[in-house]
Amino acid sequence: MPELPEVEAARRLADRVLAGRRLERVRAARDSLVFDGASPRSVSRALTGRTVTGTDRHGKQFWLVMDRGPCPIFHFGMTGSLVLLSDGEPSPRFWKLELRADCGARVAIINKRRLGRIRLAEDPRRSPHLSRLGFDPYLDLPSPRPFREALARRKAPVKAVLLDQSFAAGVGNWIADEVLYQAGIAPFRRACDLAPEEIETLRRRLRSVLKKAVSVDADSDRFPRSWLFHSRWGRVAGARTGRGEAIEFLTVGGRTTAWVPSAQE
DNA sequence: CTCAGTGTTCAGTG
DNA sequence: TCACTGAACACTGA
Repeated sequence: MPELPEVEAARRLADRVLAGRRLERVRAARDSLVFDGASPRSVSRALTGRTVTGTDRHGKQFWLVMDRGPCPIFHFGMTGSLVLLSDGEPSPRFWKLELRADCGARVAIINKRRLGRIRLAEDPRRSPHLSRLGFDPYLDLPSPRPFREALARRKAPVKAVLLDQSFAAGVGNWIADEVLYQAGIAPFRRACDLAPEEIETLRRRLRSVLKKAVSVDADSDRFPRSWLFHSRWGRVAGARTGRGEAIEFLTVGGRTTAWVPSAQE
């Protein structure tokens, strides 16, 4: 589930539970892939006893801001999430990092397929994995002109550009498909060929889809029934939207792409 | 058994 | 050097 809205929901949960709290106990799993080479002991030692002063996010990366020392930066990959643990509950399956705050609250980062990463950085925004990201479309959506100009420079399919994290950080596969569907733009069209009005519609849909998804804590059951989201999964032949429109599947930008030919051109 | 998959990175190409 | 593409990565579940 981890695109911008899901990550923002995780950040808010972490903020609610951990902000202002001292980390009393920190356990890191033995997983040098997810920890990018760092040992469980070094991670635990760097965080134990520190106080979480806040949280922050850019695109699909979020982190805990610490009173001193390095901040843990989380990236969920395809299958990561943050879960709240109740008192005495055993560590969940696929847990990678477990934090217990001084108030007793427990939180775990889990990751089933290990494509996510947990890294430590003194200054997250300057760390190499964040410094190359483009604008965060929820926090800092460019105004119409710079947005249009940025797209006009790109020859790749518009969907591939939306997925490019150095363009817009946080847009993933379902958001790109959703926004293009709602904007009435076919995913394979080159970004530089779009008309100015199409680009502005795209920009507005990007804003509204993110705003709505974040406002319901990324709980997809609460996404509007009109969204393509509800019928795009599984690559089912003959799939239709809630409005009865036929859905087609293609590969664009290396990803499975759901689109509605009768509504997108 | 095979394959797709909500993500990123890196090698190869033009 | 740049923009872009496609494969690789890891592993579960259909």
